[in-house]
Amino acid sequence: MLIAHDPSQNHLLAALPAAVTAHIFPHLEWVPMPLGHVLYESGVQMRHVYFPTTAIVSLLYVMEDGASAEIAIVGNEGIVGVSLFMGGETTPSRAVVQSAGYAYRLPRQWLKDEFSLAGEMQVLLLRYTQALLTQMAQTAVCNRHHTLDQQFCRWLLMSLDRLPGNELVMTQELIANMLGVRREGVTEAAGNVQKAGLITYHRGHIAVLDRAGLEARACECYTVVKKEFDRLLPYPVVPGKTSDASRASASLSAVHSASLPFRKGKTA
Amino acid sequence: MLIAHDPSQNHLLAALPAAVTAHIFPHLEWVPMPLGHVLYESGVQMRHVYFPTTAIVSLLYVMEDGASAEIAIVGNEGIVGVSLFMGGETTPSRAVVQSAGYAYRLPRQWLKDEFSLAGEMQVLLLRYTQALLTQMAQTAVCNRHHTLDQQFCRWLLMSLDRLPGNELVMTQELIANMLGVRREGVTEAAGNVQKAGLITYHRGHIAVLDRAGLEARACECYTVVKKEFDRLLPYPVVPGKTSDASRASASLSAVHSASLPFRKGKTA
DNA sequence: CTGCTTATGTGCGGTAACGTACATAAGTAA
DNA sequence: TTACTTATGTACGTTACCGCACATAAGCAG
Repeated sequence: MLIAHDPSQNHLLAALPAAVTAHIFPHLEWVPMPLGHVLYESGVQMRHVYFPTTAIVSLLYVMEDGASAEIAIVGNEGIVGVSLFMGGETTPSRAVVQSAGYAYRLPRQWLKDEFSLAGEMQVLLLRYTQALLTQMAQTAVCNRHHTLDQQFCRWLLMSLDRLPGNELVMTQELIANMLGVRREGVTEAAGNVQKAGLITYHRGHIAVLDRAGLEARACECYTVVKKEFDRLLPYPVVPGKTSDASRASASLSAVHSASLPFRKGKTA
Repeated sequence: MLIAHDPSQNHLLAALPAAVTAHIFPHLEWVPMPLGHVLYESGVQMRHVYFPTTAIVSLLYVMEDGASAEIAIVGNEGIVGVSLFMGGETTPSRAVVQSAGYAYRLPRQWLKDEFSLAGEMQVLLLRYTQALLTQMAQTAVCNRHHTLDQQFCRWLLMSLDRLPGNELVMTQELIANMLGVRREGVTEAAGNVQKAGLITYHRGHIAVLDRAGLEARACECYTVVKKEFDRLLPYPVVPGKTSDASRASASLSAVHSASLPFRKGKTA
């Protein structure tokens, strides 16, 4: 069986200029990312960084008592393993495949060498890292102030933005682990959202029926993070790219009515 | 009135090699940081980055309804304004002085120029940013899983680590705003901790009596973040540096009981 | 002293999420 | 079919925190 794949399905890779891709692409390895696969463990150095294309990866912290909480989510817009170029080599968190798919991976040293050239790659990775900072910050805010219903909707939307279709393969048990809540809580939230006609849930398969409705039900955290990602990483609509990539582009940047340059006029 | 001050009271500045300090230090400006002063507002570009020495700055997100939540805290170990060198120029958060004191500030362009040399300054700032990532991630975890009592202790310890003495000037109202909880909740938590004999609270003045006790009462989040900061930013005990710097070193790694060269007293 | 502001303490009903236990239903293997 | 596992739904007492309303106390200005 043949699966069409292309590094430019990942937005960071797609945004690299030709001079950089010539260095990098030959060393990319296309790898399957099965559900639950642990890319790295707290405190352990990775051998590769991962650029997801169709997979989604959760960064989560696992507490001493085994409870966990998701701190960020990485899909085709990003890279797993920022600590390699940030200089720390490891982090206290774990990276787990939350939605099965594929990724391109690059050996550690190739990334670090390219990063240290202080060229386009460095600029991109740093901007992505700032977006990641925003996502983590907003996760903290959301955990503090918003209801499980709202967080469930936010989580659904963030996952959806990183997937091609409108269906999500994910049990309530797994969602509960990500959000750091009880499975029963997710059952209730999902039930509410389903009653509202926004999704259908069927044994691990969530189909989104009304995306706008979900956004209305989610808290502001979703929009804040999304706008910041769009601002920091405007996905280039390159004519020469594959149609698959440009389709993914549409799903990322045109989800809201219009993503304007986002300039603040007021506040002297 | 004379107040002893030196850029190397800030650990990042202290860690720079002489070649860099020669460029940078002449452009540093020593500025007072009064309580409540807003260093930057959500979405607005800053003119300077700040290296706190005796002040503590809170990064917090303010929601549409006015509620807020702290996402990180920056003191003499760090820098306020990472978005300038990360490339985004702004962030969706606000930076407010949480504990009055002083900082050195550097005009935006000087920092960016030095950063783009890809030298020691860049290495340091990136490692600090990774530490900041960890702090934000852990804030998210803590907000999800831990009680207000635990979070209050964590917050106290983090603030204490960034101050010279064992006293904190801070009303319960302000702490509540930082933590994103009710003022009454802080009253109760503070009351519990005081009953346990770990602190005394007196109209905006908290004196820590039993630091080890606070650590025992706090959640693992405090330790995780602290260890990560120490790992990523081992405060250098450089023989060639001023004695002030090496003494400040003691304040980071042997926080407990260390007495500093200058008492803060009243800044009036 | 009085009067005022600010900071802290307290009480109480409401609620979102928790922990636990169990029930039902959908898929899977024999 | 039956047996079994997995996924989801439901119920109920408990808890931490919220929102609100006040009470007290400490500092300050006159």
